[in-house]
Amino acid sequence: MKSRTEIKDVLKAPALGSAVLVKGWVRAFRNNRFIALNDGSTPHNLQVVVDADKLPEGILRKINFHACIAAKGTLAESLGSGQAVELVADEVHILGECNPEEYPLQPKRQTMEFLRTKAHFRPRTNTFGAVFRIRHAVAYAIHKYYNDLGFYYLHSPIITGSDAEGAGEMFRVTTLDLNHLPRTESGEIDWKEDFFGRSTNLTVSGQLQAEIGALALGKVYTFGPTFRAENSNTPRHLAEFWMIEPEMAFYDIYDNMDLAEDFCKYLIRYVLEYYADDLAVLDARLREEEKNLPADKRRPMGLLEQLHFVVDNNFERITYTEAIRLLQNSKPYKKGQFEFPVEWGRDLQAEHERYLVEKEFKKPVIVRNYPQAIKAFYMRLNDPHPDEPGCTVAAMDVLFPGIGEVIGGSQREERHDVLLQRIREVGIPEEELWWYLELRKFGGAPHAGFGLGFERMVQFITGMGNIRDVIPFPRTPKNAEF
RNA sequence: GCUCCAGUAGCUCAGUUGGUUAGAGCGGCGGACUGUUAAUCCGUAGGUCCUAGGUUCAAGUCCUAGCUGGAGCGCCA
Repeated sequence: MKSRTEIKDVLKAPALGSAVLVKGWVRAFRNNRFIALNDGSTPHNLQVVVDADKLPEGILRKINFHACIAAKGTLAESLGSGQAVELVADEVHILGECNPEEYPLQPKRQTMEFLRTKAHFRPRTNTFGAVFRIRHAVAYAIHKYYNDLGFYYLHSPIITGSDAEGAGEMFRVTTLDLNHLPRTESGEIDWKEDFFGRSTNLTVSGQLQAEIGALALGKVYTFGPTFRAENSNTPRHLAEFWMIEPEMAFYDIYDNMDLAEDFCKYLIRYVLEYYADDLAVLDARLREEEKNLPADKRRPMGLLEQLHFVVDNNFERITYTEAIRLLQNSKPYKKGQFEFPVEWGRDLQAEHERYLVEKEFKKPVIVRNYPQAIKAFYMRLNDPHPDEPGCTVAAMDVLFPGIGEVIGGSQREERHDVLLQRIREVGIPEEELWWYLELRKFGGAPHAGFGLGFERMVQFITGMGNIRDVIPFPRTPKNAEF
């Protein structure tokens, strides 16, 4: 039985009257006659019609929810109204039984929280099938986008010896026996005894290595897992997530913003064009979910509407200084409805970003030129500006409705003396960054780049409320099952 | 890490000011059904009320601590 046809292909170009073999998982079995079969190749099911009298003894009761079966028969125009074609089966084989008395999933709506505890079965549901197909689509579109633009895919290391990446708490990597740690004479842990002869961690960002690539290959991007040991408990954070970090020589902050906007739109457009069926499933799911919410909690737009809206409009671009001014003139500010103060020099809080994106502009917003004091050491120092009470750096954040910051990036500081001074100011040991500094000393160039949180983008495109539901096996504080 | 909310049948939930034998829908099981679409109809089984203490004549219900989940915030992508 090698000539299996995928259901996607059966439905795309049905050859009526021809013999077909399909294999998949039972989604429903109605009236001892109609099997809704899904094989993961498409969100749509194929209706398999069986004649109960002609099936071998005992098969009927094994055609259970999520049992795996093979069905051989003839494609025919459907007599029912729910589908165009159906498979009139003359053979049905059970490939994998699924005892409904023990199987945890049921043919009904179940909560995301419950399905999270069944990560080995949840891809079989309509919602997660659609989410994971789209996750694949976005990953593919990322590579296609950068390849078509002449970027090279650079593999940054997963294990890093640098702990100066400055993006948060790190997971330590060690092979030392934790019960018998080697000590130096002064009593500290002797990392020289460890596998790499030094202290190592899982990476929090591939950016610094991407800069090495950009200063040789011109335009590169990384796309790999990153790890943050932050105790973040929100629907937008994971301890293990994937990040895309393009880095381009000769780009300034404005080139960087143009690329970021074009990139976001490309990914959304790609999914709209090639995964409309899966988006329809998710759009319907979201509508259903929103129905149960009070009117003021509902999203202003449906999923498809929102995706088109992002693709069809230019992102709003403002400076941090303008953002502060806007916020100070806003209604919630004047009515004292913001929890956190708004003043130049303080970082924008989630409530402020939400106001700008969801109320003021109602579309994605790119904020640039943040105060130097609240941003990373490697961001390029701007020339003084009369409107700005302090130093700013050429940083940019792309803010999306619902999920907040989806991209963070900057033009990098390429001036050796300015960078060195900054490193000393913030107190990072210079020897940790010797190679990063040498990039400025020998053949340096102006360059810029950004990081896109892969799961946040997938979250936005699929409309899923919790980031844990757009990655197959989420890693979060107190959870590393599966 | 902080704040708030929740934990009752396989799932989703109800359970009144503390009071007799803790309920429903879905799902399961048994049966009916040859055009169903979350099929429908009849019948039926199913509970350590998260854990440990405490208050009380009496705790699913009140108190304390813990565990787990969720939301908001912080950190960020």
